[in-house]
Amino acid sequence: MYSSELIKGTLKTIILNLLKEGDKMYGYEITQKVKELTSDKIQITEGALYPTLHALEKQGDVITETVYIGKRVRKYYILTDQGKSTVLERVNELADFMKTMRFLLGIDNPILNV
Amino acid sequence: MYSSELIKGTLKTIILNLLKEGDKMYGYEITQKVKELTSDKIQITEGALYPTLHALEKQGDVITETVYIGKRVRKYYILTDQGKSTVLERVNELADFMKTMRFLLGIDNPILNV
DNA sequence: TTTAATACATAAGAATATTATGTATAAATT
DNA sequence: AATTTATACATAATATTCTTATGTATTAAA
Repeated sequence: MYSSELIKGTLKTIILNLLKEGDKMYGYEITQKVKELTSDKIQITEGALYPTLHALEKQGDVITETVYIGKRVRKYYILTDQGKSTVLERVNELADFMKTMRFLLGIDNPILNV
Repeated sequence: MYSSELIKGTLKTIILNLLKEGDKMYGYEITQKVKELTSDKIQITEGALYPTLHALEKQGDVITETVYIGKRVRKYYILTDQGKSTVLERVNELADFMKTMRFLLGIDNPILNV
């Protein structure tokens, strides 16, 4: 687990990128997928997840689709066209930022210790 | 310039790392050095800088040394032994986090586009 | 002489997370 | 059969960390 400060500011990017990769996803599924892909290193809490999803919907990057699994509700999130371009921007910006940070902190190129 | 969310959580690491690299530094000097090293991509604002420096002092990672240049005050920050081990932890954690993020977001190894 | 650069500091406000709490269904364990 | 865990949503109180604004003051440059 990483100290919480690090994750700050990357949550929207993580969520949008997951929606780009696969199909529609629902909130709980997103938390589990991130947990799995990062070997439990990043665990998105519900208090962070849902407000972020609502914000993404409000700003037009995703639309929702509510489905009932038996009696239980499930809310799928789907990337809009606007969302697709937002992902590209966000991921590129983060990649650039990480490159800058590696230089600034003198972190060796990761090819050496993958 | 990066969107402000990204820098969040990395400021302490940046400052501590600069103090590790060189000698003692003062606040304004730190902002200028970061600005220069990142080609203006990261500009630390004063409202973020000074409270962070005070926090680092409070938690024992740095000590200060006040010097007068003519009539103008200058406050130098020096890494303590505790601070030296904090830097190592922080930088390692950030390096690990960035590796995880590259994997999670499918960002190619930067050796390909340095 | 006025503006820009240097150099510190704090306060109000915004953004984004954590922790806690709440509701409810479905599956697994005791 | 009863209890716990997992699934699935949501919001409120709080904490952290930043931006933006404001304040003070000296020194250098236009």
